[in-house]
Amino acid sequence: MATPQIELSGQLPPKDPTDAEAFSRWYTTAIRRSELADYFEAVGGTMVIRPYGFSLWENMQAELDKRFKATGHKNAYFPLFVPESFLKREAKHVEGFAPEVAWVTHAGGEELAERLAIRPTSETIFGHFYAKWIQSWRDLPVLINQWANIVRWEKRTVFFLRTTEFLWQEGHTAHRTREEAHEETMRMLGVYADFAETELALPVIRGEKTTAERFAGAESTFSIEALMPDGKALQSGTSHFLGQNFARAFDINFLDQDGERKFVWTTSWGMSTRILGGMLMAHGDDGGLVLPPRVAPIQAIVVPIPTRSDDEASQVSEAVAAVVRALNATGVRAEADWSDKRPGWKYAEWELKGVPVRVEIGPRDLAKNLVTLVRRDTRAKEQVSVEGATARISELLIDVQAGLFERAVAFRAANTHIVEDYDTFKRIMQEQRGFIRAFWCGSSECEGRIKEETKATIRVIPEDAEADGSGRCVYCGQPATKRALFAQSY
RNA sequence: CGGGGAGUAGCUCAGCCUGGCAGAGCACCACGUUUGGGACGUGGGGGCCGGAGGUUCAAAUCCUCUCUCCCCGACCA
Repeated sequence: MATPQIELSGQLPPKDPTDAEAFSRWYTTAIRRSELADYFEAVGGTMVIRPYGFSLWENMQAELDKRFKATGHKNAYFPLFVPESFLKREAKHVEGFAPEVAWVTHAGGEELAERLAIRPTSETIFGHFYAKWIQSWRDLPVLINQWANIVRWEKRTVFFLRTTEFLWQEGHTAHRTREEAHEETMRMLGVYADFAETELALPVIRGEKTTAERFAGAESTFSIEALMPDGKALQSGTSHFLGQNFARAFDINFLDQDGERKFVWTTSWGMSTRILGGMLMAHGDDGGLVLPPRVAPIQAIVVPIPTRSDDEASQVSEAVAAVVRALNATGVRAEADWSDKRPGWKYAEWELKGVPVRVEIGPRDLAKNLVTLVRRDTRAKEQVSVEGATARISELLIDVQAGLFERAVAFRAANTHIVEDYDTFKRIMQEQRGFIRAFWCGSSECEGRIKEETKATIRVIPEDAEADGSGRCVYCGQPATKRALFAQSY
């Protein structure tokens, strides 16, 4: 995992997205210091998600899961092991995943007759069972999601963004018609986009992947792409239209209403712990994490200010407990920090952990029947009456959520370039990166050359690409009908 | 997998060149004074110096081998 030399005390290194090493240092240190996660040195590239980080994941999971249920999906759990023969059934699929699969070759003290892959994704296992379970058009659609862990043996790993083992959800659906499956693919892409923007305050661009970037075994792949502070793109969720590729490979067929035996049309879609990394990068600052209120494990932290007077101290304690109780009663995730650290230490600590709103309650406030509120994103301080605190904090949480999203949208706007010529393209990619929208003729050759020369890939052909009209390919000058979204990526 | 760097206290590191009691800061524990933006004092606990072999009266330090981790590249949710 990147950057081992981390001071686990004192000042956090500043967040400087223009310096790759400094930025990576900030990111890794902020995550370890805030106790979101720790790396597991004994197995390279793996990490522990600590309680604070897992709570973040659970909040995200709950929101996503709600959206899956609302669109008709049910959860299930499929096995971790995939027999090698399964992976091989779909030629492109195995070709795409083979290099990063971890294999189990021995078990029970013996060498296995057939080695088992630890799932890098589960299309093949779902395919196997769907073939058994689907007989008639009446059995369709099948809409199943699973929350699971996945192993992909990557060469370079980064907390959350790319770890050897990661958590995700994978939806696998089977449909009667091409149109229905395609609709499902787009529906789930929409769910992801809405989730990222509403819950994580992370603006995304949705669109279709090119052939080169397509999921191994898919007919078409769609993704949502977020822009990170260092100008690189993060693929944050994918939805695949698998056509009948897996249906044929696993013989998933049904007898249709017209009496004909047909293959089903399948989709798969996934979002992982990776997007948490994107969210942390996007919103954090020199002081540490800045968590969007909607998924923050603690939305408001109440800090009692110590005093030497016993009378005042008990007043403070009572007020603190009352405020926490009132907040909890209205559904705000609030806690008091009763530890015996000094107030300044607590401020720094909870800012590092990204808690959206801090409440300070001390004798000076209480003498005027006030409490002090500080929002994490702007660090703006204000005082409100004790009675008005709950309502005001709820407002602040909404404001912080909106503020983070607006800031991220503004950043993206400032770092999205409409480019017509290749010299400008190269200069921008070298100097400042960011998103580039440029016409592309559709040839893999131009795409490949651009990647070689600038490290930029086509992230997606944006959904709204038609609106740009037509022009000439930024690389070869041939006629082009759409602008592609280019960026260097994580 | 190729190129570079590093392994010494929980963390960050000094010590190594020139062999001679294993250290500092932070963290941790106790007590006291403190407490509205990362307090201070006193005392304390904590180490197979990554591992193996060698040279030597003596090795964290010199030599050989080995393992691991990190950074930079190619592959990726």
